Amino acid sequence: MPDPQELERVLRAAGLRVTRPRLAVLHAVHDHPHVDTDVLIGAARARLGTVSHQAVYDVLQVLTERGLVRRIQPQGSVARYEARVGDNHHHLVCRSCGVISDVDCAAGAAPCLVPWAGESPAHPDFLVDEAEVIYWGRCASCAARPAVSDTDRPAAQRGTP
Amino acid sequence: MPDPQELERVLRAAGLRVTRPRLAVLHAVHDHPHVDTDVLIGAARARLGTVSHQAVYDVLQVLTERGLVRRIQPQGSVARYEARVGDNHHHLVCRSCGVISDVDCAAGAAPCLVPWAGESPAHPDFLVDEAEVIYWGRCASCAARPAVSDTDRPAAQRGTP
DNA sequence: GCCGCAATGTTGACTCGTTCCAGGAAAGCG
DNA sequence: CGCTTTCCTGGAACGAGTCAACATTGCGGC
Repeated sequence: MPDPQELERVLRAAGLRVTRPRLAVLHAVHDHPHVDTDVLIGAARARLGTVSHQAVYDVLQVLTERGLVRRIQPQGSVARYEARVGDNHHHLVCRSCGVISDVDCAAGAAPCLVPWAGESPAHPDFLVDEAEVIYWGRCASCAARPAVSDTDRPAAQRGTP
Repeated sequence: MPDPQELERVLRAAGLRVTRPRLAVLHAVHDHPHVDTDVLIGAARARLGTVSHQAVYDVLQVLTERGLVRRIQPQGSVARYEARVGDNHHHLVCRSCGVISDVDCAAGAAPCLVPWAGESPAHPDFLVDEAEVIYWGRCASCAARPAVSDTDRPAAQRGTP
């Protein structure tokens, strides 16, 4: 919930022109973390009246490039965006309803985790700069009702209840 | 490189009928770890002459469900499959060429990692059953040539060189 | 060995998220 | 003020994946 001025500053700092669509999309991403492009388009339109869908796609791409938003896309889900960047946090994804929640990274800085503990790794020369972690499981409410069937994994879906 | 008989046994053990497409796909996944569906279709066809693409999609889905293969899908990449299952290993993905390599998991059993160390997690009641880790970086050969540009991240692409 | 049914495979059209295109209008910013 | 970036309208294309209806084929039972 950053104020418009702050967002404007962030855009300028990234070397981007400050335009209404960009502010709207940026705001939307802050307001609704982990939602897909469709929802963002909706949110941006709610704020501006009209924005073309490719303006939004464009903006998202540019913001992602500049590191102002982060694109995430768990298995079977469409692209989702979040505004929390730079703190290298991870995600919890519910296998049955698809909700995504943030989890702070214990270590803090990236890469918070390295693939090999000591020396002589299986892949020397591979320069790891980030460890992306997705925790799969069942969220509280899905865990409550005892699984419709054992094989109900309709893949991550829409919505951030 | 398991022999056909072994694969057949595995299929039966999973309660699946043994059919040519299934054997072919299973074999292909063993032969070519980390490749996408297209390549697998090609490999299966090379072995059988003809297989419809949904037969392959179907088979992959069923095999994934039964845990005979594992589906992986790093950001910006299409679905890929591998036959190493049950050992909860992780992956190294090269940002510039997209190669995927396996890394053994230090812990062994899933979930090898839990999101919160001690008690009082931010998300109690969320039952984590698996921690999926992707290490992003640059592979040896891409690290060698000093980055075509600083923003060259064409997302994970095809091929397992 | 042979039958019959349910599980699989085939075919071809189709969905859906996403990207690309092009020409003209609008609007930032130096 | 003028140049350049960005946006718009509105298509059209794209590729991975899915659906549906019909043909085929494993495999347990006879």
